[in-house]
Amino acid sequence: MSLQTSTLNHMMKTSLREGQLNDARVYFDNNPTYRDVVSWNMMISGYVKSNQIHIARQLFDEMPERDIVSWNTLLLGLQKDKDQESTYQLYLQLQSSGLRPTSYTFSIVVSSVLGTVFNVLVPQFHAKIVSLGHHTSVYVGSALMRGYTDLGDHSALYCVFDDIVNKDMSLWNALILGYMELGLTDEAQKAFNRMPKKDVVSWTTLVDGYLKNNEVERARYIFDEMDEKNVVSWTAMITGYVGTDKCLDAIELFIQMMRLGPRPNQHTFASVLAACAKHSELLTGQQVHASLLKHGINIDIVLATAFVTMYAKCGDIEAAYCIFKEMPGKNLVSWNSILGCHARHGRGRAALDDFEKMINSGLQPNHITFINVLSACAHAGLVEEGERIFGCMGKTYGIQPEKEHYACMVDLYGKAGNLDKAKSLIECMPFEPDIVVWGALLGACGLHSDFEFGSNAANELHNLEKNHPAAYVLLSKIFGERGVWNSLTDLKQIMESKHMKKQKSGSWIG
DNA sequence: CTAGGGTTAG
Repeated sequence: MSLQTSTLNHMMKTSLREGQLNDARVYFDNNPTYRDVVSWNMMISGYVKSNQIHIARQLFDEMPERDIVSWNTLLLGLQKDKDQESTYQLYLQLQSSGLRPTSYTFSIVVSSVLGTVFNVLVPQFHAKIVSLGHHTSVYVGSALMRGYTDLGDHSALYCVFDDIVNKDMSLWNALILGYMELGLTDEAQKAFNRMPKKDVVSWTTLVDGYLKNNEVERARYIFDEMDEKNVVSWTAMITGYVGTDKCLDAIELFIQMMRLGPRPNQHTFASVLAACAKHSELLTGQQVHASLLKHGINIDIVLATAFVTMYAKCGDIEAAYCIFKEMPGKNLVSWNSILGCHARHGRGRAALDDFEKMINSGLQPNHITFINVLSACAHAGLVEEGERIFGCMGKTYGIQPEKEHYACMVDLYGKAGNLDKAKSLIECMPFEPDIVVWGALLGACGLHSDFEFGSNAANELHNLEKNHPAAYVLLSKIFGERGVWNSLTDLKQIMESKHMKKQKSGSWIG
């Protein structure tokens, strides 16, 4: 290596460390004769880190010779870009290039298949990794462990873990996470107890694991035992409460966090807004909004969508639509949220208009999009429009109607008074009707006081789930109108036991 | 010059 090359690389390294990608590029461009493979790799890495994968790829293609770091860096870029197709293609090209893949290579390539259909390749990667002797790497190991967790293979999960001699904390944490995701809470707890050293991530993984397995009490007990809690630990606990419908506990914990915990972040606010939305706590939601502004938290797309959902579910449609309109970038979830808002408030036309706008913006709808649009049509009595959407969802958008979509159509026909059409749709649908479907028909029967259809639907519902509240409510309406009360003596009791707590009032955010 | 762990919206 000439002196000039080492100077060039030093200058580039300094610029990159300061985040000055363009400065590094100027040094690189001005010294074509002194560049070596490391100079090229540094530039590729710089573009990968700033998510400019196209430029990284361009440099990779242009460079006169590539070493394994060049390949690994571009693989990392493609993985970060979630382009698993190209990642795998590049890995195949690497195989025929004659260069030997390293443990870096496998940790990247295995990570790229996680959560995709290519996850089935994990055992083959594993075999290859063992044959090349890379199975002792903690980086490769943690990627493989996540892969086997997704495949539901707990013994392979442990084998990979066991193969690694120098286990670090991340690897132990991956084992706990894997067991928790597979529902093996006892194994997870045992692993936690066996760990030589634990950090806040280990504790949080355990707490979150119990929450995901619906063991809320145990999660809270461990949460209280933690002596080092950070924003992630608090947020995990709050999110866990929301997920198990303990919204008031979630809000209470959030208040406690504001008083004596770490500063909440976007994740925290998104969760507590979800709690407000679920529990229709408009006042609390507004206070959260105010305190978020006070904390100077940046409202990103996720948080803005959480606000739209919260305001929509709490009935403040104006606020919901206002935030939605002002959002700079709207993604699928944002659109689904506003479509759900229209649906809840019976604004069928608005839903159809926004659905069209969403399609025109180039987004691909998913099954939730159609649930929201169809239920908006049902609420607004737009039978023909609903039929048209239902008909095209599979043909035009490749989304096959699921039970929920049929339930929307049953609701649509039912509300419009066309009980025959609703019934024949139930008969020809490719699923066994469930609670939701029968419930929709029952609702329509209640609306139109149809005793015959109604008792049939109620019977079906009763067979599927005893004491379903919807059945009681609607039967009371039908039977009540006909003066048939004797079978409903315990109705009032049931309703009282489901009584919701009243919303607290007053400000609690200082 | 390249790699891994826990928390967000429908």
